[in-house]
Amino acid sequence: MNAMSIGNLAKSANVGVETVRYYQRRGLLGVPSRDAGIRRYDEDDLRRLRFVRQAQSAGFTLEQIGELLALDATEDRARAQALAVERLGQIDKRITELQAARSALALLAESCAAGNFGPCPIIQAFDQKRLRIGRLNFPLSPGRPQKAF
Amino acid sequence: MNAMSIGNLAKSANVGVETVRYYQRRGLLGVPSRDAGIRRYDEDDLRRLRFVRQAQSAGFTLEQIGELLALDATEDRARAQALAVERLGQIDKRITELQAARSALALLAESCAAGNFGPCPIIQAFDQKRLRIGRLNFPLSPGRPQKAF
DNA sequence: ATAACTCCTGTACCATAGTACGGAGTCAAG
DNA sequence: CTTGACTCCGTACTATGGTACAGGAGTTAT
Repeated sequence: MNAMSIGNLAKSANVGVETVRYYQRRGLLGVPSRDAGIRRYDEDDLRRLRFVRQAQSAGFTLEQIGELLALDATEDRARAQALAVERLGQIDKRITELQAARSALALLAESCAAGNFGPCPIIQAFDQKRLRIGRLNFPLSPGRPQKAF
Repeated sequence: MNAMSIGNLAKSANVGVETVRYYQRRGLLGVPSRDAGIRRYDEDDLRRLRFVRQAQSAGFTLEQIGELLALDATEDRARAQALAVERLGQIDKRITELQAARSALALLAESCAAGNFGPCPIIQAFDQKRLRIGRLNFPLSPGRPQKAF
């Protein structure tokens, strides 16, 4: 099950071949062995690649992911923990933000439902003092947008 | 309280002046009136600008936000609702993803805590079949990373 | 009236994370 | 032994959302 080509590796991790080469250039994947000029990857490479994608989904940049990978080899627990904790805080902030956005959009969708009366108040969708629909009242905590998705 | 300069508008919405001008160029803000060459903005412009930022935090791109703004003027409830609902689904997906990342990182932070034994398994942090810490067992639902924050 | 702000226009540049492309070499099947 | 799929390399281009000048003009405070 080892010695994959770049194409198979990419497929296994659900990324493009070019992406793998890109990560290689960025030093995220390490130089693979070659078989007649062809890169050969093993399960460890795949794990590493999957880690990169998961870490991205956790909001780490590729640069930070590089640091994490470097750290994985060392004994610097403190640094690793610090990175995790810092990101944790940002994730919580972002989740809160998304939940607020979620409420606002849910309400907007409701008030835009076909067959409704009154306006479909898009611009007001995120107002703190909210549109009241029926007996509902949703005060939302905004929080400046730092980065979108 | 009306007739702000670009600088005041920017400050009120917590964005840079250049950002306001950029949104203008992108057609997100409409051409403001001028007073001796100086752009003058009112409360409506501010609301609009704030809407743009909130919508960004909900994950809309500036292009989509342009559509929303255009829609706000029309009666096309169906389209507005569709956009809201579509985004809602993506937000939910993303929240789930972030919650998974959160669990993984929390566990990582815990296992990297100074004074712990054993490794601080960064690369394994997101594995489905998880590291067991004490009596804990966290199976995580990954979900491909679509876009980071 | 001099400095310190703010504003104007336009163009250029930045980071992030890829994606595309040309031109060549390699490999397995028919 | 050719065809098609896959690989190689390097460079260039893309999208998104801004940010940074440069060069000039009007305003305000001391």
